[in-house]
Amino acid sequence: MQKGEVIRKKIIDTADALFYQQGFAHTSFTDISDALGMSKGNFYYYFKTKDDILNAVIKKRSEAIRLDLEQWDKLESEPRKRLKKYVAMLTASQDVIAKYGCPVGSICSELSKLHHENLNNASEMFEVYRQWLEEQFRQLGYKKEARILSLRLLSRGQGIALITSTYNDKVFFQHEIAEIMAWIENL
Amino acid sequence: MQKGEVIRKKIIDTADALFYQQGFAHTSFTDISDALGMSKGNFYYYFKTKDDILNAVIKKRSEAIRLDLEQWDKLESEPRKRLKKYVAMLTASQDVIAKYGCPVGSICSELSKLHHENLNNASEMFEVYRQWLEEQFRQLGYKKEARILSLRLLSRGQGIALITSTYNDKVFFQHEIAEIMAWIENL
DNA sequence: TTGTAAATAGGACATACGTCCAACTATCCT
DNA sequence: AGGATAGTTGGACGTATGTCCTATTTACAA
Repeated sequence: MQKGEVIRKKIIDTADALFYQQGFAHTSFTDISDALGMSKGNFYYYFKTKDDILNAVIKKRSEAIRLDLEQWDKLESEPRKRLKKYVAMLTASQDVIAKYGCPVGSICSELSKLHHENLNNASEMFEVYRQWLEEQFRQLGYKKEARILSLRLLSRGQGIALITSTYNDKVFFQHEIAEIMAWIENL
Repeated sequence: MQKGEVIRKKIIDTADALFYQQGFAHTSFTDISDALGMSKGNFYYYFKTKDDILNAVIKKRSEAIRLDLEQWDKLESEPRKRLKKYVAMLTASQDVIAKYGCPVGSICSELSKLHHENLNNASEMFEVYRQWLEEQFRQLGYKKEARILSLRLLSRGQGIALITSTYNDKVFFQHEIAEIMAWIENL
């Protein structure tokens, strides 16, 4: 019903934040229901297993990414500016990245160890960004190289996020972001 | 005594492999003692807490890295060739990286969420590499930039490892390694 | 106002975990 | 050989986890 859907979304949002901040393995059913002020039994009414809630979180994130990209497509028509918008998004998230790393990368890193089924779903989040990036590179004239360039930009962001959160060094973060911006400018 | 030290090292090696393949959180005392064919009680005789064994693993890895770097210093005298040796090491590990990611990066990513105390120890593994890389860049004539360049090389390796293990795509891996090699060549 | 479905509550359950211990055996020194 | 030390065992312990169930309350339709 109506109310159920609202609660469902609230649960997903809370689980999303906890998975990001504590990691999937370190977040328990009780953690989530406690954070919601909700009984475990009621939580179970909405999500039967931990994988269910993880999949819901991943699905929600993928959709959110898709919506962001649609917005960017509307706001910017030039592919170069769109690429810069992607990098600017990273900059805007620098504080949380320094604390918890990249929300996509850290969960993929966790799931890539043994939890193969959901890794495929999680890597979908990368794919949404990647295909969009690839399209921008293609429009910049890079036909055969577009795919590898999209992976490279993704990859650099991941490396920067990991080093930044490990060293807790935002100076490095900003330095690298500037370098990438310059790289895009000269493409 | 003698025997104890041998067993101790065997335990550390086994825990090392399991932490790498399954992650720290997903590896239990029982997992390790089972893999060793040893009773939990005996394991406890050597390591009292999970943090103890983690620290021992990190310490062992750091030492191993230091020894590798010493070897490279002896084998190669030119800084450019030394940098290439670092990248060649990544190439040699591409199969395990595709499966489990970077051993250093994946544990730092895991520990950076909430487990602050041991993260400092874990990031020491990065530091060993980083300081050595910085020295090579410095010898190449990059004085002020040496630090940032060392972080960049570290960072790119991390991004590549994560994307490679997520997508299980060794073609991308090799492409990026080649690109980095060319970058080093033209420094 | 009922009857039906949705939503909530609290706790049962089996299992797994990290930690710890008391007792036993092997090893070594004198 | 005897005694001290090192090494080993299996299981106890309290707690936490994921899953599940039954009972109760709320909300809406007839």
